Amino acid sequence: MNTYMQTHKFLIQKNIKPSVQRTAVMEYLMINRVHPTVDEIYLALSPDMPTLSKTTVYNTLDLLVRKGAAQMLLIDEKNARYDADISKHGHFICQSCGKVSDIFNLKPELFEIPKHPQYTINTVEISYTGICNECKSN
Amino acid sequence: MNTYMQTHKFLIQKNIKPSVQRTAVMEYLMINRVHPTVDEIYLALSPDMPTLSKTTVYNTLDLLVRKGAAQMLLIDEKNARYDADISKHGHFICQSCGKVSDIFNLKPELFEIPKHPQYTINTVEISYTGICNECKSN
DNA sequence: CTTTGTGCAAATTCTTTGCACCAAA
DNA sequence: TTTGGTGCAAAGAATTTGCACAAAG
Repeated sequence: MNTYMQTHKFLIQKNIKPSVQRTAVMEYLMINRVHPTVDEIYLALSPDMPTLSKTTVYNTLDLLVRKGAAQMLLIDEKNARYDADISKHGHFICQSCGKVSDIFNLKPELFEIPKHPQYTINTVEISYTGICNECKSN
Repeated sequence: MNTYMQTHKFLIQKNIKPSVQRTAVMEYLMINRVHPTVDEIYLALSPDMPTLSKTTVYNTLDLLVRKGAAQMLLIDEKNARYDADISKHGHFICQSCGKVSDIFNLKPELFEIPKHPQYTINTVEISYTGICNECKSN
């Protein structure tokens, strides 16, 4: 089975009606695990889907997040970024090149939801900033 | 000594030339620990400083962050927020009312900088989302 | 003087909205 | 045929830029 059909199936499991556009966006996120921006997704897909609109990309990403099929990252000041990996992991952004990378193997305690008398906490986001090796050596 | 003069002194310690505008922005951040947006700071200060421009507020906040006198929070999708408290603590945003609160007393391990072969990490940001009690009961 | 900071207006960028058309059930 | 999805254009909001004037040293 190809990735398009796998993605189609995945969306149904997540209770998302799989249109061609939605499947393409989700498939793109699943294959390109670089935390793309809305624009990057739109620019990557539009050559093969000339009528695709950015509005649909926005709508689809909102839907994917609401249904728990993806997460929005607030690590890049400039743009929202999206990640198909909703497992517990952190992110790193290089303040020089802006690339966003996964940080796996963090202690599970980091993702524990703290008990707080005033707030009911649902999600945890852990973000690191710094410089990547490539930028450092230039 | 009043808070204005204390702030003035603080800016000098941080190697920031203390103009009236810069001192006012920093003082506002130090007194109002509610993680205000640029607009909130501007609207709060402009009655007493009618010529203040939002550009100056932007410039000043950038400078404060670069000099380590404040931090920018990327927890609110809509706007950047600023915090004069640069000690290790987390933040919570209520997805209903949008208010951003401090989360103190988190385990110090959470703020440890992980060693990573590819990245030199400088800062850690820990953000929680959920619902606050007030919104819950409404 | 010379450098640095401020503030206005305009421009840019990201995101949302309104609405007409299309597609699927 | 009804509901929901898509896509265009326009609107809205946040932030940045260019430039002239003001302030400080």
